[in-house]
Formats: sequence, structure tokens, C-alpha cells
Amino acid sequence: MTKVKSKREMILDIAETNVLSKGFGATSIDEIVAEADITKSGFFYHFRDKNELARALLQRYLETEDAILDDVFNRARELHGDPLHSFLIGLKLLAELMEDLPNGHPGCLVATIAYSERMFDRDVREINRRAIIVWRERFLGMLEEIAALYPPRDDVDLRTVADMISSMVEGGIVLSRAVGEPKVLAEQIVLLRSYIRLLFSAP
Amino acid sequence: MTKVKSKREMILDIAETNVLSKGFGATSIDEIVAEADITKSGFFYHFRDKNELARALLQRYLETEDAILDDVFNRARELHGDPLHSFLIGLKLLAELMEDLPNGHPGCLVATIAYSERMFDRDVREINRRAIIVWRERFLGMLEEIAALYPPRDDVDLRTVADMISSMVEGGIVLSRAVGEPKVLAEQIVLLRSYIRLLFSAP
DNA sequence: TGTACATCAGTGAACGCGCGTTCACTGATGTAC
DNA sequence: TGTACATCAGTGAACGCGCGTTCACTGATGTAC
Repeated sequence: MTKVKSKREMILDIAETNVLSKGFGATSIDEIVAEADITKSGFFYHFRDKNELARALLQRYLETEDAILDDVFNRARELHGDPLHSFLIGLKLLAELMEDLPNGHPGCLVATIAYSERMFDRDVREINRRAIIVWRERFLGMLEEIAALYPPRDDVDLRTVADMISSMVEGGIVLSRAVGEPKVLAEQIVLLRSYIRLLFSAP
Repeated sequence: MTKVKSKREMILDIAETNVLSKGFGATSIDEIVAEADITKSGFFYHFRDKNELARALLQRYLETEDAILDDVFNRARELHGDPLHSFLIGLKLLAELMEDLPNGHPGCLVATIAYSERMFDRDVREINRRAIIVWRERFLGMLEEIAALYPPRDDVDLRTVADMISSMVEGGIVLSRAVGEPKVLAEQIVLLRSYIRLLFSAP
């Protein structure tokens, strides 16, 4: 119950929530420290400046997202040995995960940063770029394994299909937020699953 | 050559460029008026406050986007009478349009607003919500026409498929920006076209 | 076991800058009679 | 055709607040000898 979190972690938790709902620029250090119950100087003990907060925030976020993806697709692989079917199961699990979030997915930090480029230093933008590439390669590996067994029914570039997974998630989050319907994200992932099935299944 | 634009329109042009690249909060009125070559008071002659700028910006943006979509799908319909084929042509035209933008699509204002909700008043957020609904209904109408002729090969909700078009565009923009590869957006639209074709074509 | 020093996790007060907003005023153009 | 007034499209100076950042200092805990 009374799990002791370090103030540093508290700062990151509070900052993440605020940044995802308002953007990075609109999240002031004053607000963060008020919620974390420390003084502003306490903040600067943990982070040299606001950009360092951004870097730490993004790094932590990417690690947890990666862990979630690892978990989902590993579980899917245990449920079915076939690469196509386990991938389809993985997408279903991912959709369920997104559906179960009480107030919808809070939003993606990668998109937040992409949409306010000029606010961040080169370092942060480069980490963000790498994150997309890592996802691209993760899914590309899985798709190549599938395509080796099930020749695609349309002439598509597998790298582009790999990007589609990130793209669908990012797009689904934007729509969910804009329209105020959390379920939209899960629906879009299910639809992506429909495409993968049509693309690789025998007619 | 020397087309006279009103200062008001200049303000909107400059603001749009800046907001799309840096976000709304990070775009100061000082920067805008410096570029527009007026004083700050001149800005407040045209807009009561910054929120009114946001509303005007969004309304103008949505009108031009709507006009583009009208144009693309009307042209497509002239090229082919069949609803499925003209829709596929429309998506191709859309992809080409996105590809031809010199530095990639500048980013979608709807997403910018979705990602910094708390900065805008209820009015602006509601206009944003309506924009997504309008797109949803536009595409749903086209898809129903298609489905009446070509029964879908997978059990999908057409409203969700309609959302997928917006979602793919929003997601493609996020990816393009994050990874710094403008072509990604066009690729994603082409992939969406692949899905539509597989979904409605006879096996 | 006691003392000296180092590190950790902050505090408190102050800084200067940039921001959105206000307000009284102004020169140029348009309209009524 | 001339005068009076109204509207348009701004100007210039000032405002106060909130922001990120700095800096000297501090009490509690850890470590060496």
C-alpha cells in the first residue's frame, strides 16, 4: 500500500500525466512541484533543466512501451506457434489492452514531441526518431517471418506495413482524443488486424 | 504577383505555419506580429484574444481541408463511375497530393489541438470534435455505397472503416514528422488503399 | 565508540525576461447632408 | 463642393503575472579512521 516512490519518480509520474494532457510547454515546473510537494529548487536538484526532464520522461516512456509490446507478442507466441496467427492474437491482445484503459490511452509522448519539435533539443528529437525506427524493425521482423510462409495477396512493401502498426496506434490516439471516444483506438487496432488477415490469408 | 492579402489573412498564414511546427502555446503573438510587420496592438485589433485566433485558424483550416477532399473525390468520381473504383482512385490522388508537398504535410491542426486540449476553450474543442465527425460521415456515405455493390470480405463496421481514413492520415503525419521522412504519409495512404481493395474485391 | 568529513535531498529568496492584455490615441478613408 | 462625423486599421507605451533558472545555504544520513 505505502510503496515508497522516490521524489524523482513522482516528478516523472506527474510530469507525464500533465504533458500528455496539455503538452510539454503548457506544463509548468511550478505545477509539477506543487503536486509532488517539493519546492522548485527541489526539482532542479533532480533535473538540470526542463529539457533533461523531457529526455528522462521520453526514455522511461519508451522503455515501458517496449516492455508492453514484448509482453503482448511473447504471450501471443506462446498461444500459437504459427507466426501469422500469433501476430493476429498479439494485435487482439493489444486492442484489449487499449480498451481496458479506464479513460482511454492517455496519448503518446512520441506524438506530443513530434508536434512540438522546436521546443526540444536535438538529443530528445533523435531519441524520438529512434523509437519509431525500433518499432519499425520489431514489426518488420515479424512480418518477414509471416510473408515467408504466407505470400502477401497484394504487392506491398513490408517495411511500410510495419510502419502501419505505429501509424494506426498514433492515428487512433489522435482520433480518440479529438472525438472524445476512447473506444476508437481499440477499434482501429482491430481493423488493422483485419487487414493483416486479408493480406496474408489464402483467398 | 503583388496579390494584396489583408493583414488579418497574413496573421492567420503566419500563425498556421508556426502553430503546426511548434504548437499553439509555443507560438507567441510577438513572433507573429514581427513576421506580419505590425505591432502587437494591431494583432488585438483583429482578434479579441489568443483563443479567438485559435478558433479562426481552425475554422479556416477545416474549410480548406474539406475543399481539398471534395475536389479529390469529385475528380475521382468523374474518372470512374463505380463507387469502389472511384474511391480507390481518390485515395491514390490523395496520396499523390501528400507526396507532392515539398516538405511533407505540415501537420494537422486537429491533432495539434487534440494534443493540447487544456489550452483551448470548449468552443474550439467542440469545433475540433465536429471536424472528425464530419469526415466520418463523409467517408461512411461513400463506403455504404461501395458495400451495397461489393459485400465486404470481412465482418467490419463501416463506421470504423470510415474513421480509419482519418486515423491513417493523422497517424501518417505523426510518423512522418517523428521520423523525418515525408514520404511515410503517402505510403500509409497507399496501404490504406490496399486494404480497401482487399476488403471489397471479389476473391 | 567517537570524531571529521562527504554526500544526498532538498530549502528559500531572488532574478530577469517574455508573455498576453489594456488603453488612450491617430491618420486615412468613407458617408450624409 | 464643402463640412461634419463615423469607421477602419492600426500605433505606442505600459501593466503585471508566471515562467525557467540561479545560488548560497541546511539538516539528515553515510563512511573512514
